[in-house]
Amino acid sequence: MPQPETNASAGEAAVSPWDGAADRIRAGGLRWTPQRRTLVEVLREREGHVTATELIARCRERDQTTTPSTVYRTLDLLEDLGLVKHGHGHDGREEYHILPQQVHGHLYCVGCGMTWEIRPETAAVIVDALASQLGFDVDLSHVTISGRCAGCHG
Amino acid sequence: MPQPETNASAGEAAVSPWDGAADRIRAGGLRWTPQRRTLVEVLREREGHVTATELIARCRERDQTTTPSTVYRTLDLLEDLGLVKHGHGHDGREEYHILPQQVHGHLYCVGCGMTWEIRPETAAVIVDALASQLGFDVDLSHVTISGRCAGCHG
DNA sequence: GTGTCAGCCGCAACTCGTTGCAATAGCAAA
DNA sequence: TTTGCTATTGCAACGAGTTGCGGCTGACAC
Repeated sequence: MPQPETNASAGEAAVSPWDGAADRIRAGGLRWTPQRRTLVEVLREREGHVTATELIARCRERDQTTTPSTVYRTLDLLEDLGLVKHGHGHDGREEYHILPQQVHGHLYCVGCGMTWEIRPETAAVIVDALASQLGFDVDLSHVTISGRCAGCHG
Repeated sequence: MPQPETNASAGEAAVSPWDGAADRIRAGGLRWTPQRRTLVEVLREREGHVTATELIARCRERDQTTTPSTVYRTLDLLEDLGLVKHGHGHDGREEYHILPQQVHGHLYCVGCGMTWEIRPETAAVIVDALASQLGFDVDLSHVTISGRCAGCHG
């Protein structure tokens, strides 16, 4: 009988980048452990950004024995594979971008506490300015820039 | 005989913004304590940026009993007075700008680990882009933007 | 000089994140 | 299925930063 769930190695392209994670990890001589599986399951249910603290909490819901150090180490590994990318919120805390695609940045309003995205077009203006004037190739997504939104200033 | 060291209250303008710190603190109903004096002494000997950890260490050199919580609380107070301004390094750690004057930002090169300043003119391009496109009034000095310098990419 | 009172200090405990180390357990080969 | 190598885990300890609380003390009034 046909198996309901085989994974990416069966010829066709993977449905999600997460499907290939286990194989990619093993391909590097690394190991696919229950702890890593749990974290990947948690991540594939989310989009956008998550704090490390939240990820640890969600892993704990599934597996009480989850320890922070394992989660942080696994996140480093997933970052090497390009599946997540770490950054820092306005207060310097860790934040992970899940499946980072487009170049974008984040703005935090110190007035209302909301977070806004810098769209790729706007990000390009900033990246170009620093490239042409200083020769610097910046990664806008690594930090959250603070300021005041239109509704909170003036 | 003329006194060699009187302070700002003697009619003429203060030589340094630090000279008025004690009076400004007291004027707000707050207190000028030995711990605050020590931190101000440490700060007035430095320029540019310092990490909180370094400030704590330097205060400890003068007064073994200095505790971190007092230093952090005093830094918050000095920030309210505009004498320092906190930000975050590339790794999210606290960094204090001493006597912040010009609008400038910081770049960190993930290749060589060096830190560079974004000059006011370049900063203006970025601030203007976000103001005109998103109505956001950003504070570039709050975080350190990561990237690769001219020598480390390409 | 003395008293009063609220602001401040130091402590202890906590959160977030990192690291060294001994023990466990993937996974591939036999 | 068993063996053996080593990547990975969990622990414990640490560094950075924050917070609540009881006691101390600066600053003002008398």
